[in-house]
This record gives sequence, C-alpha cells and structure tokens, in this order.
Amino acid sequence: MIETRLLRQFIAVAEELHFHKAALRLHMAQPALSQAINRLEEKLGVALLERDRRGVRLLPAGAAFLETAYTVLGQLQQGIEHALQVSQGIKGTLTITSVSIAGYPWLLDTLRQFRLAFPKVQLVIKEMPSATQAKALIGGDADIAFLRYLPGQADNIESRLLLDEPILMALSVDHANAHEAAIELKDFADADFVFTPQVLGSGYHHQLIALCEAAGFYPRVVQEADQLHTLIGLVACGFGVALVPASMARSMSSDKVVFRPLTGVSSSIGLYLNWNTDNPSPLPGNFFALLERAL
Amino acid sequence: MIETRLLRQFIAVAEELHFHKAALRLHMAQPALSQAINRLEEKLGVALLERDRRGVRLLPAGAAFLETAYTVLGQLQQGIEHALQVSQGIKGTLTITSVSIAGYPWLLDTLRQFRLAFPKVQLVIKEMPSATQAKALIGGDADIAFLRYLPGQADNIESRLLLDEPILMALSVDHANAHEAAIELKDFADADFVFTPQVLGSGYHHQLIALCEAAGFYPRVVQEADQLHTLIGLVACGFGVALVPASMARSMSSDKVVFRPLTGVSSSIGLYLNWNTDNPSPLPGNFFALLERAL
DNA sequence: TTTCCTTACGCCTATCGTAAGCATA
DNA sequence: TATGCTTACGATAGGCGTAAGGAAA
Repeated sequence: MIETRLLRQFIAVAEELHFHKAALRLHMAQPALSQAINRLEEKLGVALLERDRRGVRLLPAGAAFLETAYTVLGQLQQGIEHALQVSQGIKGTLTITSVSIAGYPWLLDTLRQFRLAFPKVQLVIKEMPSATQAKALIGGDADIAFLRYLPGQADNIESRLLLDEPILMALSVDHANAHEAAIELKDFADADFVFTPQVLGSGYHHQLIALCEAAGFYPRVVQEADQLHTLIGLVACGFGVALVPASMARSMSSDKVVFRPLTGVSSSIGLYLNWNTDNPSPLPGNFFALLERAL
Repeated sequence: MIETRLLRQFIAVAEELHFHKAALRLHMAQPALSQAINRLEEKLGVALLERDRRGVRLLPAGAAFLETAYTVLGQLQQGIEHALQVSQGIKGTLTITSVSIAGYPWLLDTLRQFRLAFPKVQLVIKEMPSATQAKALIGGDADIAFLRYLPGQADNIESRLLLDEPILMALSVDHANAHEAAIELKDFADADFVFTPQVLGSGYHHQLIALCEAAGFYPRVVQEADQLHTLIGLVACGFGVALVPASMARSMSSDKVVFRPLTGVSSSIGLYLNWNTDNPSPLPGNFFALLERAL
C-alpha cells in the first residue's frame, strides 16, 4: 500500500522537479529518493514523472496524483488536530435530552453559556418523554438527560435530583373552580382529565395516578397527549383538567388556562439530572461545571 | 509521521474492538498490533481506545480519528484510480483553442463525438485570435489549436494544414456590386473596409493586406473589430466591405449581407491544426483519432 | 567533463513474531 | 484456568546511504 512517507517524497520531487534538491529538502540521499519514487510509480501502476536530459516534468497522472497527495496529507493533519480537540472537549457533539426545557430558564441559560464557551461543540438537544430518555442514555445515544424519575437498575447511570417542583392543576378559565386560590384534589374525582400516555416505566404518569389515588379516586382520562404543552392546549379548549409541574405554569402563560396549587396532598415531582458514568467524553463534565453555576 | 499502515491497523481494531480478531484480519500477530496502536496513540498524543477487563472501546477521540482514517484511505484510493484514468486519457482536461468554430461543422461534430466517447474528460473550448492561440499552445495553456497560420519557430509545435478555403468579399446587399456573381478585388481600391486589427504575428491580417497589395492598392480601413462575426455585422450596417474566409459565409447567413468570390487573384487562407509535441497527455491523440474520421 | 538520474549492494532500524507477564473473571 | 492485552527480546525486511553506472550536453 501507499505510505504517507511516499506521498511526502513525491510532493518534494513534484515541487522541486529536481531529485537532488528534493532529497536535500527531505534530508536524505538522492538515490534513495529515486528508488522511493520508482516504488511509488510501480505500486500505482502509472508513471508520474518524466525524466530526461531536459530535467524532470510532471506527467498528467503525476499532476493529478499530486493533488491527491496534498489533500490526503492535509486531511490527515486536520484529522489529527480534530482528534486532539475532541479529546480536550473543545470539539465534538454533546447530546442532551430533556423534558420540555421551556419551563427551566436556568437550563436554557446553561445551554447558551455552553455554546459560548465551546463554540466548536455541536449541541444536540432533544425533548422527549422520560422513558425514551432513559433508553437513549443507556444506549449511548445521549450524554446527559433531564428527566422525571430515577432510572433505577442500570449501574452505570448516575442521577442527581435537581429540583422538586409542586404539581399544579391546570383549569380552563371557564371551569367552575377556576377562581379558587387553591384546589382540593378530591373535589375532582368526577372531573374529566387529560393525561400523558401510560408508557411502561414512565414514573411521571405513575406518580400522578398515585396522587389521585391518595385523594381517593382514579382519574377519568378523556384524552391523552405526549407533550405537556399539548395537554395545556387541550385544557384551554375545555377537554378537561390536567396535573402539570409548576414549571409549566411559568412557560405556558395563557389567558384561557389558570394554574392552581393543590391542598391536602403532598404533591411534588422531581427533575433529575442523569448521565452515563461510562461515557468517556469530557463534554458532560464541562457542561456540569456550567450547570453548577446556573442553579 | 502517521503512515497509512497505522491507519489500516487502527481501523481493524476500531471495527473489531478486539485486538486478537483485528490481528487475524491483518494477518499479523496480536502483540505487534498492540505495539502498533500504542505507537499510533503516542504519535498522535491522544488515547484512542480504552482497554480494560470489559473489552476494548472507542474513546471520543478514537471515534473522531476513525472517521479521519476512513476518509484519508478513501481519498487516497480514489486518487490512485483517478491518476490511472488520467494516464489512460479517460479523465482529465483537454483545452482546445480555435478561431470561430461555427463555420466548421466537422469540428463541432468531432467535439460532440469526443464528449460522448470520453464523458469524464472536461473539454475546455476557447475561441481566440490566432496569435493568442500560439502563445497559449507554447505556454502549455492549450493542448490543441485551430488557427490561421504556421506558428514557425518553436520546434515543439507541430502543425498540419487542415483545409485551404477561398476568401470571399462580404458586401451589404445595398452595395453597388452586391449583385455581381464575382468580384474583381482591384475594383475596391477606393472602398471602405472593415478589418480585424493588425496584431503582431497575426498571419491572417497580413495575408489579407498582401492580397490587396497584389491587386494594386492598400485598403482604407474605416473600422476594426476582433471577431469576424462582428465584421459581418459592420458590413450589414453599411460600414464597408470585408474580406472573410468562405466558412464565414456558411455560418453567418444574413439577408443584409452577400458573399462573393474574388476573381483575378489567388486568394485562399488555411486553417491549421497545431499541437505541442511535448504535451504528455494522451487526450490530444484521442481527439485526433476522432477528428481524422470527421474530416 | 559535468550534470543528473538509475542501478548495485551492504547496513540499519522500524516493525514483526515468539514467549513471557499480568490482570480479570 | 481461560481470556485478552502488554512487555521483552530476538529476527527480518524495507528503506537508506555509499559507490558505481550511464546518458546527455
């Protein structure tokens, strides 16, 4: 196969068009360079240079291969530098999954700071349900996950509770209870609920169901939707009421929906930061350092 | 420096994620491969792989460098094939210069056939005055030139007379002599002429002046223009008359201009095919083979 | 005779293979 | 004990240098 040493030797000869001068540049003896170029031509199966009394000239194939030599060596050099920067966390891709980000200004702020601090790092941000996030994290498709529950089992996943936020009842402004300052959950035993779907392993869904059961009823779900902001939309349209984290109230202000705290039940839901301890990338660490300051 | 052998060895390990299997693929002993990868990592100054009890895994820098290894080897392979095709005349660039091509259907036909026969060859066609063509040919900026005279001197330029065409007088249809079947040149001693400019070394211009002098006068030039078809335009507008090769009459039919043969003088002008015998490209030869059949 | 590339041939060192070492399950 | 990577060390061959060869001006 063609070694890069041969490419460098060919470049020297092609640029000097003089074996002796090229050999000087390469700090080697001229006959050895002749041999090297002969080897190269033999390996390629094409004559690259024409040598005669008038000197050395590039043949068309030689001119074409010179371009190749330049690009190959250039790309290799670039690749080396790229790999160095990746190892230092200057370049690379950081994939972050999260539940709806809009409710957490400190997270948006950290993302913005990260982009400023590491402009060459491509930030991939994916909003998805907690269960999907957990799979992505374990599968190596995500580096950092902001989700609703502790994934449990997998021993290479580490978690940290970032915050514990109250659960609010979202009501249409037209709802009978819309003007009460606080809500008694048990008053909603017969209400129509809109809910996120029950996905296997979705701690969020389970927590809300458990909350209702503690209040003495099992919620009647009239409509499901994946995204919390879709739920809010459904509430606004009068489909029913919804239980949502307090952060939603901050990000989804609407004149058709009101958010009311619950009384009589201990109702809160956590937001957990999760990461894979086997992930060898230095990028999550860099991100955590910025996150620490924003919290 | 990083040799391509190291790249291939790294690719094998990165794909197998198992030193022994990779060594088998490379037909070498496993310890030697360990050493090779260690050398690579040392040369790069970055760890590419993580080896421990659980096996071998790619570090982020390793994943990045794997991409580099693929592209570098791929580009090298492509470059080798490209050089081969260039040497065979399948790929490359063929630059042809010519006087106005429109009058020579066989030339257009050959160009079309060449494109069909060698679709990967980029045909560069430049129309320019003969003197400029000669310079381009000597300077290596053109491979083949169709021009009006023998460039002389330069001993690495070879010429061939392709055809010798009559010179016609172009007249406005309103001209007094427009309805004569043939023209006596000496009758135009006092006529207004439009002419190509006198460029140093332009045999074409000299030939036409000599023609007039043989008829006993020096033409009064009222307007100059570079391009023959511009001259015809000027004739149509009534600027004067012009002497042009017969091929122009074929390509520039106009109801405002008539072309008349000259009587009483031996008037013809050659079209010469010229090429540089030092040109190592196989493309001109391929072109000539097609040209031969079209003539 | 000088210039400049190639051929001939011996030497050297980078790379390889074999064998031993070491950690883990 | 088996697996799998590394270290140690002797063997080898690809590539280099010196010297001679050959063609042209």
